[in-house]
Amino acid sequence: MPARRSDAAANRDRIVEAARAELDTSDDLKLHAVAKAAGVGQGTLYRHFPTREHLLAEVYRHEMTQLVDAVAPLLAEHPPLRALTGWLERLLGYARVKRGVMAAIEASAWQDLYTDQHHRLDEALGMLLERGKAAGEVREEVDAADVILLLGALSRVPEAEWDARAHRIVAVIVDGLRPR
Amino acid sequence: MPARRSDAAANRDRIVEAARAELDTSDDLKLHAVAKAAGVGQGTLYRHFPTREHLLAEVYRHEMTQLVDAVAPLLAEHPPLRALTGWLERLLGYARVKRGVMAAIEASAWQDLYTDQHHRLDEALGMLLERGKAAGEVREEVDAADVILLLGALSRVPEAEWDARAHRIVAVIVDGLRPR
DNA sequence: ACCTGAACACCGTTCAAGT
DNA sequence: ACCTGAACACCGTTCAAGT
Repeated sequence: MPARRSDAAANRDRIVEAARAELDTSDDLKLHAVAKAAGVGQGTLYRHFPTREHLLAEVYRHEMTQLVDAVAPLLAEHPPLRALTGWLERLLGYARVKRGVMAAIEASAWQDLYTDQHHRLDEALGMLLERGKAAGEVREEVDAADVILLLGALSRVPEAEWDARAHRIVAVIVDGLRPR
Repeated sequence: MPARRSDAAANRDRIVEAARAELDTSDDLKLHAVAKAAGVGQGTLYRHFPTREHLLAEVYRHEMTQLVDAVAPLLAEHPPLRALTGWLERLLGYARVKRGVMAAIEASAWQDLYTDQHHRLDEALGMLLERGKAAGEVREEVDAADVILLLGALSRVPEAEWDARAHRIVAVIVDGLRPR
C-alpha cells in the first residue's frame, strides 16, 4: 500500500537470489556472504528475514509449492499408498538436484513456529496418510510429523551413495507405514 | 609408557567428566566452557580430543559399549527381529534419559573416519540384520547404515513427545525392514 | 520507511611462552 | 612431554547514523 517499497522488494529478491546461488554450491549459508553477494547491508537481510529459516523457506518455497500441489493429482489417479510413493519419488528427484530441499523439510520438523510452508507440507502429507488409513493401507497411529522426521534421514545420505541408499530408505519408510 | 603421564590422564578424565555434566543440561557443547569447567586450558582439550566428535565418542563410550554388548545375548534368546526390537527398546531407554546418546549415534553416520565406536555399532547392527536376513525376517538390501540414518529421526523428536513418537517411529522402521 | 556497515558477542582453533 | 591462556578468525546479530 505505501509508495516507496519497490527498492525494498528488489533488495529482498536479490537476497533470495544470492542465497539460492550460495546454496547451489556450498551447503551452508553464511549470512554475511549472502548480504555481500546481494549487495546489501547485513541489517537489510535481517529486516527481511528475521531468522535463517525464514530465508531458507523463501528460497525453497517454489519447490515446496510444487511438491504440495502434486499431492491432489496423485491421489486422484492412484491408490493412496501408491500416490505416497509417487510423491516421495518426486521428492527424491528434487532432492538429488538440490540437496537443500531436504534441509528445508528438516527445518519443518524443528520449527516451533508453524510457517506457512511447514503447515502446507504437513497438510499435504497428512492428506496422503489419511487417505491411506481410510483405505486400510496405512497404520492408524502415524502422522505427518513422523514421516517428516523419518525423511530427515535423507539429508544425511552422502552424495555418492544417494541413488541407491535414498530409494532404499524410502522403501523402508513406506513399507513401515503399512498396517501389520 | 613414559613417566609423567598421570597428570595428563587426570586432565583427560576431568575434561570428559565436565563434558558429560555439560551435556546433561545443555544439549550442545561449548568447548570453551568445557575447558573452563574442567579447569584446563583450551589447548589441553584439543590435545586430548582433536575434534568435538572424539570428545563425544568418549563421553558416550560406556553407553555405546553396553548397547553393543547387548546384541549377542538378545540374539541368543530371541528370533532376530525380536532381538532387534529388544535392542532398539534398550536404545530408546538410554536415549530418553540421555538425549545425547542419539547425537552420538548420529555422529556415527556423518563421520568418514571410522572410529572404533562407530565400527562396533555398525558391526553390532550388521549382525542383527544378517541374522534377520538369514531367517527371512529382514529384507536383503538394507545395511546397518540405513538403519542408523533412519534412527537419526529420533534425535529430532521433541522431548515432550518422546514416549509416544519415538516408539511409533521405531515401529515403522522395524516393520519397514521386513521383506515384502 | 528503509538502508548501511561498523561494532559487538560468541566460540572454535592456534600457538608462543611457560613448567 | 604437557599445559596455559591470550590471540586470532569467523560469523551471527544489533544499532546508531544516514537517506
